[in-house]
Amino acid sequence: MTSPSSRRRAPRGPLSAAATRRVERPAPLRQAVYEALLELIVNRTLAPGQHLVEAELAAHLGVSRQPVREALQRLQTDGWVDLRPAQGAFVHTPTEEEADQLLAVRGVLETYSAKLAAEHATATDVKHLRKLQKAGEEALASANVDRLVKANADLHAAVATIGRNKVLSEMIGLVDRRVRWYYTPIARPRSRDSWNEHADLVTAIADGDAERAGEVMHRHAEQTRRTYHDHKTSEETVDSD
Amino acid sequence: MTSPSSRRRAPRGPLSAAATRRVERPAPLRQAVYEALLELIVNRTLAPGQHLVEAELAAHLGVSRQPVREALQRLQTDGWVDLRPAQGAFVHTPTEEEADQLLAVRGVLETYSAKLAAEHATATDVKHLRKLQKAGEEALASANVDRLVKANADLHAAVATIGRNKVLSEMIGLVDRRVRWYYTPIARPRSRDSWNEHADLVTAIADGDAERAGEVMHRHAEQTRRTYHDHKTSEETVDSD
DNA sequence: GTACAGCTTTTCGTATGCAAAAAGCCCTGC
DNA sequence: GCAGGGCTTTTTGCATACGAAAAGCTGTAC
Repeated sequence: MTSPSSRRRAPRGPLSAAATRRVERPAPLRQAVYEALLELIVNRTLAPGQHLVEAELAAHLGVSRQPVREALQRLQTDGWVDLRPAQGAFVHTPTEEEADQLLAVRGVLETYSAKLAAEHATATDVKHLRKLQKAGEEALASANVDRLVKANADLHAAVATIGRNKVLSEMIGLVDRRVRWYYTPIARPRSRDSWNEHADLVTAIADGDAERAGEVMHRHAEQTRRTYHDHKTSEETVDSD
Repeated sequence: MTSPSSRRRAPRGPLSAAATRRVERPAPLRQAVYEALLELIVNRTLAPGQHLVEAELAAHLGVSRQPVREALQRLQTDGWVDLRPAQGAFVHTPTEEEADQLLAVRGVLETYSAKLAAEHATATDVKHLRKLQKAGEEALASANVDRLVKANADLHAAVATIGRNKVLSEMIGLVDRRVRWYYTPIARPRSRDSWNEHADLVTAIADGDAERAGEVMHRHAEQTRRTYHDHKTSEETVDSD
């Protein structure tokens, strides 16, 4: 099963690479597996509904079943896989209903996040936001979808961070990533409109206007939700976030 | 170490009992461990900051280290323990800051939950809420703290359920339980005021008035937060929820 | 030709074993 | 008397082993 070539941990890289990581982390191998599997799920290498066999994944990743199991369990609690009792892990298949519920929750959380950001933003924070906004505009101009998606995520994450509520930030991170997963395959970035709204948001935060920042984010979220529903009925490729 | 008496799963009961459980769960032992540990943490048998040694827990619960490990990992992702890289699990020690952030998030989520409940509540739902309200009043009269805490949790959970958003319900469940954990040791149920507010909430939901339900819940949450801060400064035993 | 029963295969769930890292302790040197 | 270094002990992290349950398949009976 597991290839005998990969015994123990894998310090395969050159020494320089090893040195850079030496100060970082001792050895959370299960987390590496978690991230690897999450990446495979998000980029659809592992399709929704697919049965994930522990031994296969272990062999593919060059580790034993144990870290794989632990990663799968965490993936379950984060909503990426379903762990059927005596049958193993299956990549979660999102339903329309669940996607809508997630979008709704995300909207609520992000609206609050925007308010907090407006209340707490420093000059440095605003500077950072404007930089991210600019990066988004550039990605928009380059028509690079991946860059656009990343710029979008970065901006929202930055707003959450500025809000200074770690609990909230983590939740938004989880919800956001799942929403994007459900949403990406059927969607092309809403682009222009979306980044205009982002600009309004940044301005409101820069002004310290919590009420307005909340409103802008709420509308932004509702717009996304509407776009999603429009797609649902028309089955065409539509905008995202 | 592990007592040899408890080998394998336990279909010890008579066939009738086995039949009733057969449809329920096959054998999620790790979940039983999760719940057992969570109970021990919540009721302070395992104190915040305490080092949890896998082997000890395993011996105490009569299982091997494996299910204990898996339970600990899930406890970490749910915020109950901190898993220091090569050092094991420690019961999470809540900080003032974190408690406040949790209270804030809970307020936002529950406010939205109340709105949804008002929009979706059926006559049966309202009936159920009134029953829980009544149970709360009775617990209040009996001055039984445990019953009061449970009645409170039940009512909030029921509101979340009525909202028909499972994602939201689960989140509220997690956040709520943690808030109560932080909160309970220093607090006695706020009782009278709290249940008056609950009554207003139920009425608003019964009227299908989402706006008002949201406002009431928001005030309810803010009141809790204020009470918490009052305690923080005065260090006296104060109200809860 | 189809349905059911029994067997085989696959895969999970749990237990155990082993090596490495961290913590604690003791001993030595100054 | 105190600080530092090395050894021992403890505990985690990963790997492997084994038993049980579920799924799938095959053969037989009707």
